[in-house]
Amino acid sequence: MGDLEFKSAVETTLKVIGGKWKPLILCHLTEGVKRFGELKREMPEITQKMLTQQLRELEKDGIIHRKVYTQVPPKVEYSLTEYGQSIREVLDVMSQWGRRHQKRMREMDSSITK
Amino acid sequence: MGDLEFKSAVETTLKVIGGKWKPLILCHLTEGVKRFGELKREMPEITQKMLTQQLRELEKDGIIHRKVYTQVPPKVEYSLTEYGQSIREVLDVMSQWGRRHQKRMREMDSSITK
DNA sequence: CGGTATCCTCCGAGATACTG
DNA sequence: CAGTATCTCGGAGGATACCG
Repeated sequence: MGDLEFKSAVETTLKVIGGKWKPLILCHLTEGVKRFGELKREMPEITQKMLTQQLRELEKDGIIHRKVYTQVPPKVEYSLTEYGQSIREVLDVMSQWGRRHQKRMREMDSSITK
Repeated sequence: MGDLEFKSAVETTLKVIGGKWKPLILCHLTEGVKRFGELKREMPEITQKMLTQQLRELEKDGIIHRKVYTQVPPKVEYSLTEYGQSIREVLDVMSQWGRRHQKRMREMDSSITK
């Protein structure tokens, strides 16, 4: 486990799905195909610039697909690629551990309060 | 999967083990108990300040244990707590996905070069 | 509607020096 | 040996305005 490959692989994963917005965006896209405005509405705190930027990076990494409808007004749909579906299990494990950790933190807080 | 809890749990995990240095530190500590200087030597690029800072945060989150030997010269040992052992599986999944992604990226590169 | 293009802010992280 | 204490800076991320 301590080998170099292991460590660099972990860092690769964090480069692709880490950061402030990507995990959230990916969670939303696991629900299905979404339009740009739809994603924006579901994440009110993200700026248009950041949403565009992060989506472009995920697209470059092959995780998501960007489908442009050439029409007026424009319509753009985002979805996980078949390959992109594979991060689901990573998100799942991270979510499970996070839930456990949240619970633990709450318990520690209340034991101090007592 | 798309529920609020799921998303916040993923973010919680990234807050605890994400960032530039924590995954690396944790990988090293999965190998066993390490002294401060030992970790520093194994990660030459990290500054003393960042190493200390990140270790403190991991300690606060209950992931690692800090054992101080009151002696001169000082000796401090770091190790995963029993609870901390549980991030192993998270790191494992992330590493597996990362390895897969690295391979995929290499293949895409070479298909362009051709 | 789904973006660019600029400009700006803030803080994560590095460099360096000092210390119990 | 294992740290603090400052100072500094780049770049991630935000605010705002404009565009096809």
